[in-house]
Amino acid sequence: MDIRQLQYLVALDELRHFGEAANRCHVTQPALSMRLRQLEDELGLTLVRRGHRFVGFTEEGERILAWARAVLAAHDGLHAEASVCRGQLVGTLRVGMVPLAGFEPIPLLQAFAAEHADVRFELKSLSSEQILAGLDTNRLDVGFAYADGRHERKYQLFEVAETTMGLLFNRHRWRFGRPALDWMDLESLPLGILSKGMHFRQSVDHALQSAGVALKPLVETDSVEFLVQSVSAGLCCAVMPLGSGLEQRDEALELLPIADSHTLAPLCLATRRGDPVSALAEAFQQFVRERVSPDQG
Amino acid sequence: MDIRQLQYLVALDELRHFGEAANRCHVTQPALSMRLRQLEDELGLTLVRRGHRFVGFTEEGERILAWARAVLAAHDGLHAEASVCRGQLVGTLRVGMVPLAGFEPIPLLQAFAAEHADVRFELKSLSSEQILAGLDTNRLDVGFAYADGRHERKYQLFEVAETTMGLLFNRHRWRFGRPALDWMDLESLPLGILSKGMHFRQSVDHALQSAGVALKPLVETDSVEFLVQSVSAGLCCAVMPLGSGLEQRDEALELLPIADSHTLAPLCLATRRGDPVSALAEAFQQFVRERVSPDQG
DNA sequence: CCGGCATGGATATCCGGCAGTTACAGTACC
DNA sequence: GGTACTGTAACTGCCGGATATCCATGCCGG
Repeated sequence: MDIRQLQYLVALDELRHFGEAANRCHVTQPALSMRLRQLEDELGLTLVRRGHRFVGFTEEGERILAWARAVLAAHDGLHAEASVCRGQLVGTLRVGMVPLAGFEPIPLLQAFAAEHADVRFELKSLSSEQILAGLDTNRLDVGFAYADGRHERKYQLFEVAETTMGLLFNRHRWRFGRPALDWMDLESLPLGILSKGMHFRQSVDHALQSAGVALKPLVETDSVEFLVQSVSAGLCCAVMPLGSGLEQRDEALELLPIADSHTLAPLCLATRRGDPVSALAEAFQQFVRERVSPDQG
Repeated sequence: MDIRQLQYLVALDELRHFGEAANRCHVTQPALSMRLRQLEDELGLTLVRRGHRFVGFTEEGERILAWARAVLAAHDGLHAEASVCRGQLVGTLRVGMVPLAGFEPIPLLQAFAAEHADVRFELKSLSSEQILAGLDTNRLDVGFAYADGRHERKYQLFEVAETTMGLLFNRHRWRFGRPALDWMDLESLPLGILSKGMHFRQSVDHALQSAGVALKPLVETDSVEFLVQSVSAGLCCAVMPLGSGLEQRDEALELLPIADSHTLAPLCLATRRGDPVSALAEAFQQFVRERVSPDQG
């Protein structure tokens, strides 16, 4: 069995196409096909459901796939470790982050990239559950996700911020004259909100529910862009996280904190536990620890 | 980079000899030497300190070695998983166990082997610390060790027995007429004990200390064999774990429990946490769970 | 102090196998 | 029938391994 074969397998899983997978692996399609069939022979299993085109993996294929990812993760870790030993950090750091978390990781990535010229990023916008699952299955190296002590057994966590809600509104249409609002204030306002199923919507629902406020949205959209534009136009207000910088998109926008709104689990930088530890993830975590102290993220 | 190269590296670490390592890998010594040098070139590092003979690994070599073990562990896991998919369990289960734990894992291994003809065992007698470290570094798959909630974050634990101490003595020389003894009873008796540094000695010391009993050993030996023979001859008594079957070695031997002696951490079956989970270790753990209920191990 | 021998690893050369390529065939779907 | 996608076939070049040899050190007796 060979590392290459496992790479082929994973590539096929991700692209679901023999030719494309072969491309990504920089080989021709017959080579990939043959090597995969060879792998199946060696293992004595059928991994791929074959039709006139790629159909999917068998049950066994999926299980082998999980191990293949584990092997490749360790393989990548070895190379990253070697890079560190050579005094350089290279490789691709796969970062997952929850959108609208009231915490902007991009500057962190920028600063990290500035110190380590050869590091590349693969940034994915995911829900907390997807991030933690991605860490499990070796699809991510680090993630910014909502997590708490419950998860500490499986993941290394470092709290980077508490999410505090605020109200985003058009300063020309509304004026409150107070530094902070109350959930009750929202009841009389036309609210815009993200569609059900989006992660931040769940956060807002949760916050509203614990505050005992009923929701009567005027606008419901699956696009943050549309929502901000609606607020900007003065059509409605919207609950948004503080610290997201949304209010700077338009001079008409203002973002006031809402009292008692940090009822969510804190936002944490999560990494896999395990020995040995990924050098890249380790370095990034260390970097974040030095840069971020909780409560000021 | 190739799996084989990593196998060579690990073999060299374990045997500390190029020729021997090559033997274990079923290749000739030049092949191993060249492939290792090639690996060093690829990584751009010096892994092995070379002299006229094998000296040791460099600092970087040690770190790479840890990753190599991780890769190989995942690699083995993949093959084990494949075996399971084929409906058979094959491979080598590396088991660590603390000696004199008052729990006999051998029958378990026998029963497991009876159900899975193609499973081999690699059994090592180690201290609890060594076992947990061995799980970390992929040198062991499962282990019977003293552990408690403190370790639950890193290891999957299943309590198989509480270690209860007993007094092993010659029934012809001593007679107590009670079903259980007290720590105080030991103060007037000539005691035999294992040398300092052996794991069970620490357990005994710990138990005696918490019972407030001072220790005046008559016999001190680093051999369990000698100790049992001393007791058998009537020279001394010895604190031993219940359930070890020691009393059956000689009809003159008797083993009486000591009240309040289960002050140790419980003996647990420990396995690595991680995704994916080793099929062999998983099956064994499941097997043990079905066979063993705590308090009757 | 020195020559011979054993040990252990590096080097040189040859060879066979296999991964990958190119070209082509088969098959479902439009 | 054309297109898109995968499997098959023959060829080729690379590379990993074996065998033979060399080199350095350490140990020994004389």
